[in-house]
Amino acid sequence: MPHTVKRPKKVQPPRKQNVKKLKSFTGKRRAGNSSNPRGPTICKRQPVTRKPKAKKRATRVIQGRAISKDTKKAVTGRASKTNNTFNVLGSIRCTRSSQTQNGLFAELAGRRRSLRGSQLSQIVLQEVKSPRRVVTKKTIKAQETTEQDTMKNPDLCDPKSDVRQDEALVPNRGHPTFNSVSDEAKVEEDRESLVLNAATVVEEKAEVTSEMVESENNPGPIQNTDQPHTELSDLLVNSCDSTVNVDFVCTLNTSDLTVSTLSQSHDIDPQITPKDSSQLDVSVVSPVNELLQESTTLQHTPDPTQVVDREHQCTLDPKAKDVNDADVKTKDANDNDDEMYNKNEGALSLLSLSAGFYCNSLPGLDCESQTATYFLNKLLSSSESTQSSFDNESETGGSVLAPGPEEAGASSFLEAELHQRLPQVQQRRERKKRRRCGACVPCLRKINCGQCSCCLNRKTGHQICKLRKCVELKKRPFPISAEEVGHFTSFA
DNA sequence: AGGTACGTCGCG
DNA sequence: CGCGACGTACCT
Ligand SMILES: [Zn+2]
Ligand SMILES: [Zn+2]
Repeated sequence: MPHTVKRPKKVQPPRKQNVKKLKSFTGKRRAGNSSNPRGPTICKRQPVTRKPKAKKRATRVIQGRAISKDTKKAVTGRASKTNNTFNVLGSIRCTRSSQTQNGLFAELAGRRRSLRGSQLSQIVLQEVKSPRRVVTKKTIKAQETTEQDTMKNPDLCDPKSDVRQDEALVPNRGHPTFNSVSDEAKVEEDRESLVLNAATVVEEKAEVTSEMVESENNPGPIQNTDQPHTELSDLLVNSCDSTVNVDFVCTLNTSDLTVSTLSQSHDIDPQITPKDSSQLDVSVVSPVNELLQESTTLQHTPDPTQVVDREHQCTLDPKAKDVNDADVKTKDANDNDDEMYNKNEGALSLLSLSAGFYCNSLPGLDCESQTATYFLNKLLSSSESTQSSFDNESETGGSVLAPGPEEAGASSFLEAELHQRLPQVQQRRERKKRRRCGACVPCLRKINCGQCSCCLNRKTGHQICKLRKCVELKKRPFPISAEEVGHFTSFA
């Protein structure tokens, strides 16, 4: 009876009872994102027009406790047999709908719309039918199914899934990633054996690497023939491998050595074949590694003009900056939506790294102007611009963007533009919704705790479970504070 | 049409 | 700062 427990927490004064009807004509508090014009600080003290608690309770009962509604819909097996108790036990299978809604699908698949009409469900069905997995599917599909499998396959194939899911219902039990201790142990075991297998592969990989270093005219994936660079990038690749070891071992099992060897190249297609919950790590980290390698090679380009050129592209016409951005982005999206997203996903984890790199690689820019342009970028991208402002932000994780593509020369213009935009930004507090990063621990959590205030109050709260709240979204979406704005303005 | 969840507000 | 509420963007 959770709904009786929470009672004393915050009992609203009786004035709130039965005042919902007043809502339309009282100076009810308006959400900032309300499209309706907000009067200037409308009567702060107007009677709160909130739903009566009684109704709230009712909704809470409806809410149930453990899983989201959609998830509940998909409750199968035992749970469905014992009607009325499906919030207690059972293999809770998240429907595609709910998963997608929660971003579980989209986490690795880029824009959600790209999933529409995909063969995903078919793949899943196939895989469900035959535990033997289809390895022939392409990268993205495989990654999608990774997510999918972690949800569905264990459910149908793993007799322990019930236990696992049930464990997951109880918060703070077990590891955040592994929902049950036994499961974790098993996975650990699994992983160890895989590591052993991987060790040999890594050796081979090292051989290949050294070969690549030796062969100067190597037409291989590393495009740059510059010797020092090759060494450097190889070094970095190797350093990446230190992390790859763990994360790719899981893939080795089913996709042979192709992955590890391919990972030397840029256009790796880590054909991840889901195995168990540990795949979560793989699915997340693989793109990251991919990007790591990419970015390292990019970063250590012997000719820094390459970077500058890239920067320059966006700066040629500062006025067209937005258009440029959108252009590039849409092109990318059309071209390779998923890859793009993968990179961005990786960028999420590489943010600090790349940021630091950019700072170092752009000698013409001091840190201050870097941050300035960075913030300006944020401003611009988060302002009202109807086109893809949200994409800009969200696809970079919404937290830290790679510092702006502007050069010092354009700073004055940008400041001017900043001045123009600032009022708008301040006026329009409403911003495009960001999306969960999909990679943090809370994001990886699949099941609502059912006990936090958000879970208990979802109908009115409209908030995701606290334990599932993305850490990126918890951060200030707009790290530019008033004083920072002041700094900017004094900047000009 | 309906669900989920982000952004934002008022309040304590 | 956290909570509760609400508007609404985004998705199926
Ligand atoms: Zn919760
Ligand atoms: Zn997250």
